[in-house]
Amino acid sequence: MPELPEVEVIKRELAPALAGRSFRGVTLIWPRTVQIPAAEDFSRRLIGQSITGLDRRGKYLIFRLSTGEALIFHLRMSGSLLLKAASQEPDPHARATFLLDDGKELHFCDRRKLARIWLVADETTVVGRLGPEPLEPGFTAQDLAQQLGKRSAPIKAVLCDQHFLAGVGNMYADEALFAAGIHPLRRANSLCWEEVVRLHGAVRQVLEQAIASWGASISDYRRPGGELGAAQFAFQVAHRGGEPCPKCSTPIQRIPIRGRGTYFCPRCQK
DNA sequence: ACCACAACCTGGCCGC
DNA sequence: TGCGGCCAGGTTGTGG
Repeated sequence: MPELPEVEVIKRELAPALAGRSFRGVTLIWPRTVQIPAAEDFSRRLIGQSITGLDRRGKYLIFRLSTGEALIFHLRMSGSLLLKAASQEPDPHARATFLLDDGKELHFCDRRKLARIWLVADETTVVGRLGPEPLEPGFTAQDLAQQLGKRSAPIKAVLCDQHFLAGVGNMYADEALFAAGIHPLRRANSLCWEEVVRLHGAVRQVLEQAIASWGASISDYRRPGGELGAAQFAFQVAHRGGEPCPKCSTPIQRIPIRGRGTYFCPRCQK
């Protein structure tokens, strides 16, 4: 499932191929994948525009366009962006294809039809309410401690709240809490300063390490060339229910928190 | 302001 | 082997 590291890898790998390219054609195979604007306006407004650069905000991938508009993608659970040679057959889950002026084609694929695309003049209408970027230097342990103090929900749920912190999802929340030795059901405002410092460092370290491993291919995630990521091999607890904890060999537990599968070591995480 | 839960979706998996 | 139903989980919308 694409979270911050996966979207960052996609951005880094697509940027050199897409910068300066323009859109020659758009095919909406499943039009509802476009959230804004209406399908007929989408193609008309996009064709002819060139891409000035790529950016990421949380789990959103932002294409900056020559008119100042932004083409924004969210991959949700099962989305991918594949860069193909010209006239390659789209796979059965392709929801939209974008023909570029160099003959290459970008395929927006999404098995579960939850992923979305926006074309907007003002990107803040889409990404404006997101919390801070965890890898930005401005995200400090002091800020984290202050914000956590306002929240009584389980720390796992708060870490996954995109309005609280942008880009951390189910997998990396579990990994960060294990690295920090914090039980996922702890109330956010119950963490002491030392625990917040450990968590702050753990979130960054887990995300950086996953980016360096090209993201985690737990289910549908693919890099733009179709390759898998390798970050899942470094997972300590995420999606490892029943396996021995890498630190103490206690079996990893799986419990639901807010309806999301949560993996943790009941001995190492207090 | 914060918390909880349903809805959106498909395909893999389970039990019978 | 087949089939019905459950489950995965990010986000939005609704209601408390």
